[in-house]
Amino acid sequence: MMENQDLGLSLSLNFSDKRTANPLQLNSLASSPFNLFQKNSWTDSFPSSDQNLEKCRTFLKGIDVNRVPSITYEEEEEAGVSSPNSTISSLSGNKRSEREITCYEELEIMERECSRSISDEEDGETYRKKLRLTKDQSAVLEESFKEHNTLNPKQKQALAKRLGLRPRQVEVWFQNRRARTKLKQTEVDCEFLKRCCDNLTEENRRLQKEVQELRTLKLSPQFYMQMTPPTTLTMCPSCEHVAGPPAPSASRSTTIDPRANQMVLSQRRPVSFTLWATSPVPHRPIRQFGQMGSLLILENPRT
DNA sequence: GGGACGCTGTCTGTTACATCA
DNA sequence: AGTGATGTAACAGACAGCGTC
Repeated sequence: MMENQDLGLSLSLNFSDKRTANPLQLNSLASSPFNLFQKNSWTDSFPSSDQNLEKCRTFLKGIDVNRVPSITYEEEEEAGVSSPNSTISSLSGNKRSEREITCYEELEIMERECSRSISDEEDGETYRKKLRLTKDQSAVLEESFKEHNTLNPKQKQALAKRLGLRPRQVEVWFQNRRARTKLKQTEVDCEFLKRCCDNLTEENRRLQKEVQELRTLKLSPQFYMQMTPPTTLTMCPSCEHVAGPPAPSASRSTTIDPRANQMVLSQRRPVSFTLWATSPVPHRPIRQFGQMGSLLILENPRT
């Protein structure tokens, strides 16, 4: 258990969290009307460690942690702070005067320190605040993401300024957004390929069966002569591409070209083969062919 | 020219918090 | 009220590209 007198010192010297390590921040706190680090203020406010925690919680209850700070974070970018370690250090850029620290920032810092002592005492892990973005902020970010899914420093700065966020927050949001987009695309890819696989498996099964039937019929020429070929046309519901008549010099492969979003059938005679036969889902929009693989080729194992 | 080095941005996996059922 | 699932902000580490020496 930490002594009261030690608390201020340890808070200012022992921050393992890089975000709070800037001495200017502590200086600003020391000169603020909410100064909690001067011994009297601190001990008055938080007489003991246990009571500290409770008072912190009580004191901070009802504070909107998402409140847009009254200052911008241009200094952060100007100082070239864009690394993952810069999240909170931006609160105390070198160019900022102590006067620029607002009460809300102080409360945030206070909360952080209170929480730090909580986590330090309770689990020893570093605390990190999680700020929920507002709907408006998210909407603007989404709009911006639609236009360009990466940001150059100027765009990031402008967006951060517009939203009242730190550039680092905008940066992180875009990182996470790209990751989510990629994940979703991967899921779509997976679903599409699974459907392809299912349909091809079914088609393979059907062809095997047909081969078997033909072999049987071959043994009885009379039937074979009377039989009409089991030809069916296949039309893609999206592009309305219809598999054409049998090519004179047909290869033995059934090829699906996802890039063209259409199916090319080149067998000895057309067969009813469609990827979409069992799926109401339209063609998957393919954007990254490198990840998809360019061609899917099904060789008839019997030929 | 090219290797070492530092800087920067992005990707990827993970963690921790907020929210909801 | 407690709890698990889910979404996501934030983080850390790896990596690639680029400029400089």
